[in-house]
Amino acid sequence: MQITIKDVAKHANVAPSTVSRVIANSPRISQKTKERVRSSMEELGYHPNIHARSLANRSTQSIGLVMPSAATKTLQNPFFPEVLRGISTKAHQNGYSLYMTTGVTEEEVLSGVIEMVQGRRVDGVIVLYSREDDKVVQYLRQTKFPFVVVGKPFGDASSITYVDTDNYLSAREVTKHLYNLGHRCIAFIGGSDKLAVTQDRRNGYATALMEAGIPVREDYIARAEFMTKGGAKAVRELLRLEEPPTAVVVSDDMMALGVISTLSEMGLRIPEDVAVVSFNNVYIAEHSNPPLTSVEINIFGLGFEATNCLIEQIGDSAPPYGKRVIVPHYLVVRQSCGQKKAGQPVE
Amino acid sequence: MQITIKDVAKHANVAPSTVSRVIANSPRISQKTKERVRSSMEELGYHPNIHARSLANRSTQSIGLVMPSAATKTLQNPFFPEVLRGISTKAHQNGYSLYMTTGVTEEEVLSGVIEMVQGRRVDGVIVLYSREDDKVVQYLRQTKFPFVVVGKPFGDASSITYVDTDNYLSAREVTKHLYNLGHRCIAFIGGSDKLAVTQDRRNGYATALMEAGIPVREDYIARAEFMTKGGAKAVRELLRLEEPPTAVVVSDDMMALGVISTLSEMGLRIPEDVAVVSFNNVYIAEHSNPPLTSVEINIFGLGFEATNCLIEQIGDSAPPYGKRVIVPHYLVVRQSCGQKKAGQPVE
DNA sequence: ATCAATCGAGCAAGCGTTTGCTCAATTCTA
DNA sequence: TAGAATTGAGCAAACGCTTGCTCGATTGAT
Repeated sequence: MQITIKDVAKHANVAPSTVSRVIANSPRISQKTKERVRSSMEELGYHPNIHARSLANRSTQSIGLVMPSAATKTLQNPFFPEVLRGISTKAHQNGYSLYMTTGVTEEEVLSGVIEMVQGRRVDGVIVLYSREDDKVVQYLRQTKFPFVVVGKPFGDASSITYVDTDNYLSAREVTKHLYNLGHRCIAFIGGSDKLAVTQDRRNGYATALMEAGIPVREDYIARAEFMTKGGAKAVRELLRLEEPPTAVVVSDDMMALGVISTLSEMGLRIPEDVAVVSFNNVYIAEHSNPPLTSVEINIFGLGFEATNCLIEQIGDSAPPYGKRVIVPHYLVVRQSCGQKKAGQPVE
Repeated sequence: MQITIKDVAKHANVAPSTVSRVIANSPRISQKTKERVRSSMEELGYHPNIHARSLANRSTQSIGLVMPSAATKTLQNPFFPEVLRGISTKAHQNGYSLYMTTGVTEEEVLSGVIEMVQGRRVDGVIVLYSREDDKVVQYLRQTKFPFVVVGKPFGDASSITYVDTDNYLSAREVTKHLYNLGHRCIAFIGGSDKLAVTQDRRNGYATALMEAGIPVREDYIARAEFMTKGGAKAVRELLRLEEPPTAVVVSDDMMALGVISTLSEMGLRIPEDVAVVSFNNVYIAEHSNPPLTSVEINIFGLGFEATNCLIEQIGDSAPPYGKRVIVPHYLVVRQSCGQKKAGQPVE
């Protein structure tokens, strides 16, 4: 069987409680005893049973991760691995490990979360998306379990701690950038309308247009699924317009890849015929052809900060109110958006 | 506090043990009692405490995942998210959840694994890579803890259960494909030599050349890191040769992206000047420019099967000897390798 | 030298489940 | 109708660890 604390105790000639306190490095134990116990642990190859420990002190050292339903699909978007990297780095630094459940439907995800929480399997939860009317967030909030959202939550955001980038601002900047390059017919392709990120980016886009005195055209705003296939369809529709856009703001790199390959297939050149900019600056943005101009949002940092906030909450060193952390972004200009051309025909 | 089994017992007017048996759906409990208890559980919103259960039970329902050290880097390669999808799907189907530790150095990873195993935190482990002289596998094997390797293990592979694709064969086929397209100067760019996958693919490549009566040239075999940066350097060196290759077999899609963008920068056309084929058929292979010809290895299936094997082992319905599962592959031809040209100048 | 204060370590009661045994009540057999 | 067999449920002992309390031994103050 496993080596228990009792075995160590016997071997070191002390009581189990003493061993326990040695592990916790309690000041109540003399240095000499500590050393004796430690060497016994070493010698026997002792490792504490985590379940027993959690049971006794009601703390697991782990963090629950909630992916959007159909997590499994989602993992195809490099956003998630990257945010996972951030989370895992910080978690590891603080001795936490990660616990994932997945589910196909929203219900499954919710019940997974309930199990984590009620089953005391984790000390806190990170929600990796933000969607309107989300049951998971509702539940978490109502049970007052420590949690952090990546992305801007809906509803009473002020009471929820979250980590986000300023999607509104970055979309505004990006659109402005296109305007400055001479574009006047600028379209927007976004993902699911239920997602906060889509809404924010669309609003930023619209604001920039208005600031430039360009009317916002409904037929320039397309919606598609986050993955690349969706992008293709949206593009075809936009280009069928009688005054097709000369530039598109795409809400996600992966979709932008779809857009680009569709455009190529249609025989259009990028950026000469259509300029493309997008968001996230995912790893492959740099290696697409042409390389994507994209907003670097520091996904890693998002995950890292979220974990940081969560750990604060768990150790209740966090304030009782919701905290928000905005991770800075910047535009990475590559070929897909083109250069400013002097004397570009305008309007 | 939490709602425990005792609360439910009291509420339903039975003993805790009865509640426990209801949860386990034991036949020793009458239908009537079961219903009464179930409705009590429902009413009180009871969820079993997982740690208590594991402690009593000596089974967690979770699977440990071991990523290569610097997991965090690794997550950038879409291979991992994808294999994770497979694992998570199967795990979820069988009521297992996933537990990840990460570490930067090999030592850290090992100690994470030891903690999982000795701490009885997981029921089994999946190792997501296969490297020569790997401490983790050594440890796992020696403790006889259930585990499965994704990739072909080194050493006495026959006693280890693993899931893999036939890298040797696929590399041979791919090289043959290039040969059939008329190429005679074919290079190979692989990742770390310590990895089984690199070795196998290189060997397959070499075999194909020999079968075609083409001598294997050392200077046509380059090594690079798995990620794209490495690819760039390898390419420059190859093209500096006095008889530069007209085709390259690249051991990984991500590296291939690097190769392609380097070639483009150097003003070479793909596939006209240099043909490129690679492996894994990762999501973006389809959307690169030009789209990559790549070997579909069904990464998802790899993860899925690995989990399957592990669950078998855990429920000891598995044979005591190592089992191997080979997931089939096939070549997906896209633009990067070019078409056969009649009368292609040969040699 | 006496008593209080301090220190180091052990006792034992949890933490929430599971499970082998026991036992009362019911049903069946002869 | 008595006794055996069966059924349904409870008792209590684990599982391995933590922690409030107790207590003997040492130290220090007077």
